[in-house]
Formats: sequence, C-alpha cells, structure tokens
Amino acid sequence: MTRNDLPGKEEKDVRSLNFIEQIITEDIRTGKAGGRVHTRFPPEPNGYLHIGHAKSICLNYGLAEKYNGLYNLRFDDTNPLTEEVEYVESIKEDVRWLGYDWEDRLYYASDYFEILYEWAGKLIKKEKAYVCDLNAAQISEQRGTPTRPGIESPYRNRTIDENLDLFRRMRNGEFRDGQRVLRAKIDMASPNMHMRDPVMYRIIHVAHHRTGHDWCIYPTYDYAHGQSDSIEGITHSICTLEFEVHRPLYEWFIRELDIFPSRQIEFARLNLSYTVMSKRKLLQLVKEGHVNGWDDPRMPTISGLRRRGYTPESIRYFSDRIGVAKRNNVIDVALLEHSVREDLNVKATRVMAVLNPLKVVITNYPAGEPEEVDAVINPEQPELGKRKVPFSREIFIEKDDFMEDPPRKFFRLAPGREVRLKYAYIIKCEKVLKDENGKVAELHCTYDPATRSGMPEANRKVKSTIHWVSAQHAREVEVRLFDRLFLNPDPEEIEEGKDFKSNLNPDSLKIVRGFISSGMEGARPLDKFQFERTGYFCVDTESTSRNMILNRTVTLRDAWTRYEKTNNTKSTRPKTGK
RNA sequence: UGACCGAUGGUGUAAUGGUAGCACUGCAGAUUUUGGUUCUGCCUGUCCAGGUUCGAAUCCUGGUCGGUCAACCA
Repeated sequence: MTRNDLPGKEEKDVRSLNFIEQIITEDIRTGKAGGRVHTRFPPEPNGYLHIGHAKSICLNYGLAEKYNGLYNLRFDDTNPLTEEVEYVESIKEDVRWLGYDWEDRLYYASDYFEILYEWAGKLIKKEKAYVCDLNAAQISEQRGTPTRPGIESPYRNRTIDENLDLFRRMRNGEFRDGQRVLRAKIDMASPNMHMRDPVMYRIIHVAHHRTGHDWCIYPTYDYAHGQSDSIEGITHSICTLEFEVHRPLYEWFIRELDIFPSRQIEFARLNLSYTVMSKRKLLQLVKEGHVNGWDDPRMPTISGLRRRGYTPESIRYFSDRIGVAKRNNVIDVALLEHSVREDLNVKATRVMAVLNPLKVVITNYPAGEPEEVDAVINPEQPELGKRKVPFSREIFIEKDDFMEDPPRKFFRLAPGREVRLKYAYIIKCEKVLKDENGKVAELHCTYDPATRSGMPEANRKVKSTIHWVSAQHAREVEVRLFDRLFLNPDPEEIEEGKDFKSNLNPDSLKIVRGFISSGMEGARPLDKFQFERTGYFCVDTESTSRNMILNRTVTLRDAWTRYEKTNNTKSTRPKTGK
C-alpha cells in the first residue's frame, strides 16, 4: 500500500474535501502565493512524538504531496531550558519511519535568531516594540484578565534610542535572567490577551543545543513561529486549536514586518480512547515506572507503536480515516486496531503458536515417526506458496480449544468430539486425563489417517479447525500480551481526590511462555507474524536468539470471545449501578 | 461575568440552499481447513426555539451545551 494508494482515498478525492483542503483549493484557484503549497511540521525537541503528532505530520505532509507542494521539518527550538539533541534525533527517526522525506529542508528556528533579532530592531524603530523592566509577576499582574483590561507598563513609552540601546545590551549579556524583556507594543485593552503587549524576547543565560552560548536572549513562540514560517515561504501553517487565539498576533507581526504572509489554520488535535496524549502525562507514566520507557509497546508514542508492531502504512491509513475538523474529538482506539489488522492481514506470515498449551497424545499415531505437512504462508498472498511444518504423535493445542462440558455454541474439541488440526488430520477426543487437582492435564485422541490435508477424505465437515504445535519440535518463546493501558475510555474520568493513574489497567501486560515450531527461523526484531487464530505479533527489539520475545500487536477479531464475554457478563458479574 | 471557536448515529467524518452518505463499532446471515479475511443485510443521527425560503444540517436571530485564552512554555 503506497501513500497515495490508501483505500478509500479515491472516492474521497471525487468529492468532499476537508476544510483545510477547501482553503488550499481556493488559494490555488485565486493564485495566492503563485498557487504554491508549502507546509511544515514544527515539533519542539523536548519530548517524544506520539500518535497525535503523527496526525499532524500526515496532515501537513499529506497535503503538500496531494497538491504537489513541498514540506519542511522545522524544530521549534526557542527554549534552551527544555530542549535537547536526543529529542531532535528521535523525532527525525520517527518522521522518517512514518515514510516522509524532507530532503534538504530540515530547519531550526534557531537558524533564524540573527534575522529575528534584526527584525525586532525594526519593530523598535517603528515604535511597535519596547524593552520592559517589569518582572514576570508584575507583567502578569498588569496584563489583566479575560474580563478585565490590562494596564500599560510604565516603560511603554521609552524612546527608540533607549529601547535600541537596552535591547542591544540585553543581547550582550549585561542583565540577569528575567531582568528585562522585549515586548510588542499593541493594545493592553484588547479582548484578546495575546495582544496585550506580549513578550517577544526573554533573557536566559543557558547554552542552546545548537547555538551554544551565542545567545542569552531567546525569542518566544509567538515572535519566532510565524516569522520562521514566513522565512521558509510556508503557505499554510497548520496548527492545533489552542493557537487560534494567537492568530491575530501571528498576523500582526507579519503585517508590521511586511514579510511573506503565511496563513495559520487550526485543526482539532487527536484524542484516543483508553489512552492519554499529553507529553506531561506520558512523561509521568515513564518516570513513575508505570511503563518501561517511551517506547514501551503500550505507549501511544510513535516509538511505542513501532515496537508494538504497527506499520507506518497502518498509521497513515489511520490518519486518513480519522479526518480533520475543528471540533473536539475522541477517536475510538478500535479504529487504530482496525488499521493495523487491515495492513497486517495482507502482509503478515502465518505461523502456528500455542500460548497456553494442553498436551495431546494421538494414540494411534506411530511413535518416533514424525512427518511434515504443508502450511500456507499467507492466504492473502497465495503466490508465496507453502511451508513444511512437522507433525508427530504428541502435540500441544490451546487450552481454550478444549472444554470438558461445552456450551452449545462451542465448536472446538470436547470429549467424543472431532476437530481438524489445521493442515494435518481430523482427530477425535477419546479420553481426558486429569491431575491431582482434578484439572485437565492431557488429552488422548485418535486420528483418521484418511483425512490428511489434501486427501479426498480431508474435506469431511467438522465444526472447527484448530492450530497446534508438535511437542518434540516445539521451541519455547516469551510472549508479551499487551492490552489497553487504561480501563476507562476516558482516563481523565476519575473519582474525587484521584488522578488519571487510578484508571491504569493492571493487566495491560501479561507475559507468558508459548511454543512455536516452524516458520520463524531467522526472524529479526520488528518482523511481523500472524499467529493463526490468535493475533498479530512482532519480534521485540530486546529479543535474542537465546530468548526470543514476541509482542502482541493486536488480537484477531474474535466472534467466539465476544460471544463468551457478553454471556459471562450476564450470568456471573453483578451489574454495578449506573 | 468577557472574547474567540465549535455542535450531524455509540465514535469519527461528508453533504456548502435540493434524496442526510462513508468509515469504525455493534447485531444478523453467507462463504471459509484461522470463530481471521471476504461478501450481504440491519440498528442508530442533523443541540433547542424562532425566522428567511417552494425547499434549511447548511442562511439569520436568540438560547443551551462543550472547548480555548490570564507562562518571560510551545
């Protein structure tokens, strides 16, 4: 599946553009910016990228591709207090992994510090900016509130020369952190708080990850972002909703500076059910050890999803499916799961693995005479052909595939019943052996030699087909069964006095020992497989040849479990009042 | 008690004054050597009240509900 080949994309192109596409289409029609489309993804290198960022990346870059434009990667690195190269590297890796190539258009806001400084001087000369000696608390105090206008700074009417001199000395390092700031001179009575003489520069005597000690004054987001867009010729500067109130300021700087007019467009950020998305909360989960790092497969980070077994294609498909609008949304995580299943169904090699073994002895099968049967590599890709799988007298099947006293809708193995062993024979359960606790320990079955797959008798109808692994050929592996990180679709829905972590799912990770036989020789980290009837799995990055580790990406859709669940719920679990 | 933004099935998203469509979820059925995939069918929706119009999800007015904004964060 290539990027422009997403299912559903074509019908979508015929009609129904999202609101941003409509704006772009209109801008192209009217010849704005010469009909050019140029977007950017502007992360701050202070954390890891998550699925919400993926939405933004796919949106920004997808739009550029769709309209034959260009896209940049630009690090918004204007705050040396929180930013680090480590994050720059992980972000680049994640964007590249998603399948996007920014070619030579990798930029940093810090590339523009010099021209930004110059432009600030220009604003001072226009009497549109001034140096203010108030401290942070005073500025905040004087800014007023959303319902009450602010008051003007006593330093607001300094002369141009005095401002120029002070600003130069700020840069020269003559003042302490926080001693003075440069402010835009706009309107302290504006109903928009961001127009009340916002800070443009602050003094921070800290080394910057790229510019080192060259600077001790740093531009704020509002002063740096729009100008960076303008410098790069960004036509459509797409950001999230909370920046909507910044737009008048974004446009004010561009107008006063008389530079290329990039246009800011806001969309609603992604929220996903059963997870949290804020960097702060994600960081908390990592720091407090609720997960094992940023790339823990349960995390909604790009690196976590990658390690979980998600493919770039599945994430791009997902981004395309969720759409773009301005209203707040919560996407059902089931759509994300659907997206990987759809991709992996076509790609993943099928393999049989038993995760919860029950030993079966086929009493009429010769001992010490294993044979090989043919297994399909991927029914969605018949051209891939078949693979040999060893079969023998003693095998493991899944505990869940046997019930001593089955309900009517249970089609699998039970005393006296027949099932088909996939790719092999039909067997019949003759005897149930139990341990001292009365638990089922082993099954004795007989097989029908005439039902070997491929033979005419094999077409006999049986109610179900189960997977298996030959005991003598079985290789033990570690299997990590992941589930949703939170129990509540909205982790923020909490009782008084508790926080979102009280909604953590205690069973989000279960580690079991499973058995595989053949088909996974030479598998490398992140290789993906379907364990037939069970789910999609990928080789973990910590997997070694001695201890192979498989991560469950997602289960297969499962009508039986669903049926079982709804029925158990009714009989065994008392309803909690609602 | 301000300004700005938003409101379409359970969840998302289209329809831009002319048949409310698509996807996910759920349910039912067909096919199936994966209770997978595929296919078919079904359930469920325009926040409320007025107005304009032959005709309103769409335009207007008022309300309701939700979100954003008072970092020298981005």
